[in-house]
Amino acid sequence: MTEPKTPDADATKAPAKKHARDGKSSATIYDIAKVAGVNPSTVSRALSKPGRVSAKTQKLIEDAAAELNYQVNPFARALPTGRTNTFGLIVADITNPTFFDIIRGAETTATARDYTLVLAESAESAITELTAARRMMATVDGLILASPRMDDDDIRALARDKPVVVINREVDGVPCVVPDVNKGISEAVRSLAANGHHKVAFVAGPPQSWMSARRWEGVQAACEWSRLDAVRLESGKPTVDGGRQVARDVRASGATAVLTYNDLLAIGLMQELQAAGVVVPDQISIVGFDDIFGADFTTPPLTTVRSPLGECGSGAAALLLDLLHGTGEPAGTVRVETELVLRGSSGRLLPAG
Amino acid sequence: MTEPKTPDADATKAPAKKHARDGKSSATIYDIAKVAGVNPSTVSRALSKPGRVSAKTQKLIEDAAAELNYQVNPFARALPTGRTNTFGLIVADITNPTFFDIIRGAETTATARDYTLVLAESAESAITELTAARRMMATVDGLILASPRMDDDDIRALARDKPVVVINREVDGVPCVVPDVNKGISEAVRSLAANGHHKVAFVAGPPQSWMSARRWEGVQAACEWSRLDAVRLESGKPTVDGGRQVARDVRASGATAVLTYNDLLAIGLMQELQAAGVVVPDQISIVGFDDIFGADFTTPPLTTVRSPLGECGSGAAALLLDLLHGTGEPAGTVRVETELVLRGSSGRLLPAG
DNA sequence: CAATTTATGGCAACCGGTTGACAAGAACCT
DNA sequence: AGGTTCTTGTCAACCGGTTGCCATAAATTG
Repeated sequence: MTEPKTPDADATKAPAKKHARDGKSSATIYDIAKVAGVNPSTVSRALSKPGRVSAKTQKLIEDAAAELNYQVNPFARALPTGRTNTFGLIVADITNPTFFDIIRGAETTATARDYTLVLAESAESAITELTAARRMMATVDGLILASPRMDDDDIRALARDKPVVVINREVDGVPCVVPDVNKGISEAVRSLAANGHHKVAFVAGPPQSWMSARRWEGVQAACEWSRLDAVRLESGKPTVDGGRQVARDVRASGATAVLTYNDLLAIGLMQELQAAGVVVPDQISIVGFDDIFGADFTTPPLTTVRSPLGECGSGAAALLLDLLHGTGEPAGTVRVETELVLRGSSGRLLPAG
Repeated sequence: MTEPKTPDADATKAPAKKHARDGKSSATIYDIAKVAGVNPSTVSRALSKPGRVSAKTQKLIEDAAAELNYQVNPFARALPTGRTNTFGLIVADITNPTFFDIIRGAETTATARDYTLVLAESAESAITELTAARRMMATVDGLILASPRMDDDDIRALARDKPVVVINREVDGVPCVVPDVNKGISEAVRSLAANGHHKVAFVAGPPQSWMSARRWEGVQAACEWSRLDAVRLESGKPTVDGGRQVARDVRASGATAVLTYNDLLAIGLMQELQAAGVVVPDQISIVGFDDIFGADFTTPPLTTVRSPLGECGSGAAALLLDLLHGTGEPAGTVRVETELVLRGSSGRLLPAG
């Protein structure tokens, strides 16, 4: 079964010749039809429409297909049908570890259902993103947008054309998968309050980030509930460097605990504060968001509000599959839970010496 | 395989035709031909064969195309030509940060040349890898294998069909991009020797890993040159956990400096040793490989032999492009330099006591 | 046993570009 | 002007499946 027939023995006269585009390449349904003694269309039906041909013919064709080591030509199939068995996934930044788990989750679920994942990056630019999305639309059955930066309207326009699922943002009329920040944030803020903190700073992410806005709202609400002061600080880029740069503002703010838009900011902030001699968590507590890869490499390891990103990715892929093989029209927003991961970077505030 | 076949095939007659495939969808070259008043084949030539049509007609057609907002149908183009403007990239593990930079490098270079990158994961399994590769071959113009686990022969078989480039491994007859370990390793070992170390342990990676073997050879050679003892230890998985588990063997070995197959092992090892009260680098020096994302999050930050992974990714993509638009047959092995990144986890050995 | 329904395979027209072959017209040469 | 290239656009045949429609054979029914 592994070696049905001798590979291209004579194949090409020239030994180091180019990749035989047509040499032995692949059998077509016409070849199968000839071998099985039926019409090509019958082969097509046998291979894609279960039950449309008699069991006898079915077997005949399947045997012939196996013998010829047949594989459908995806392009030939896609041309008349439009179906490609392919998903697109667009992320803002491939190097941002936040997306790793999303990618993996989506990839796993897609592959399990015999779909292929195509990846593109928007380099954090709304325009690049829209361009990439438009380009992809032609070749995929559905699109997943992770933390998209483009307008709601643009997203809806895309969704009008083919199924689209959004991760980490809520867009009216488009199915979304979003972490529900409240549980994780309230756990974090309660923990901070219990440890004697009174003033909390939130380091915001990119202005266009829907999620950053939600997190800030969540922090405000939780702080109000716990009767803590909450102050918002802006960051440049949501990266380690951005975290370093915001350290000055954090110290100036007088807050004794900081929540940052994401873990990268938290890590950069912690590095810069430690370099300046600030002891974490004795003098200041730091809490990140996402629980990315590497969040526990730091000393102290980072306390963070975990979003189940892998779940988001696979959930989005599953939603897309539902939409395509539509057993109805679910299309709602799926919420996944967040939780506090308590590590060493947050804790009791020591009285200033 | 779970074929997503709908049991009730009568879905076709249901007029609930979402996402109008034909609604406004896209204009064809026939539409353009009509508007411009020429033959479709002329449109095709104008759009793909520069200089084949007169400037006047060219403009006419381009205007019509712009007006109709034309976009080629990739499937229609791929069918007769076989060209898809797509690369496949197969990595062993999407969550392994080693591959992040490779992915990004390949993606960037591919996109810059108007190619799309399709990503697949082999989950560290040679069989899954081969399956994924076979599946991809049908839809891509070329394939990049990053740290492949499959046989040399399987790789060569794939390469006979379409251009294949291998990263992090050398396969006879197949173009490869490999970091040249020697410079980085000898820098590392010289640094260790200069700091008073006499016995060095190398924690190996997966047995099938070509790169692990090269690194061990490099360590042996460098140690011999510097007159240090070198001992090899085995690890389970090349992960943080694997690093933790090998800590016991490391201490038992009596080595005062350790090089690990990759950074993840180094990080896990360092965590476990520190948890046991061992001071890094005073009592033991640790050096990783790759300089992955997060390698500098640790305390002390990890000394590591950097492989320019982004360069590997983009180099592989560039090689593939060369192969495709073949200005000849370069097809050799490309070597990229490694270098020591000296951080805090390695240094002078303090006298015991 | 005739009449009617159903199961099954064949025919042919697509899907949307690409490309070799060819012919009409323009340009160039002696 | 006559003959010879060069340009440039057209024709038509693919690429490899899919699918509506029809014909025939088989099964069901009255």
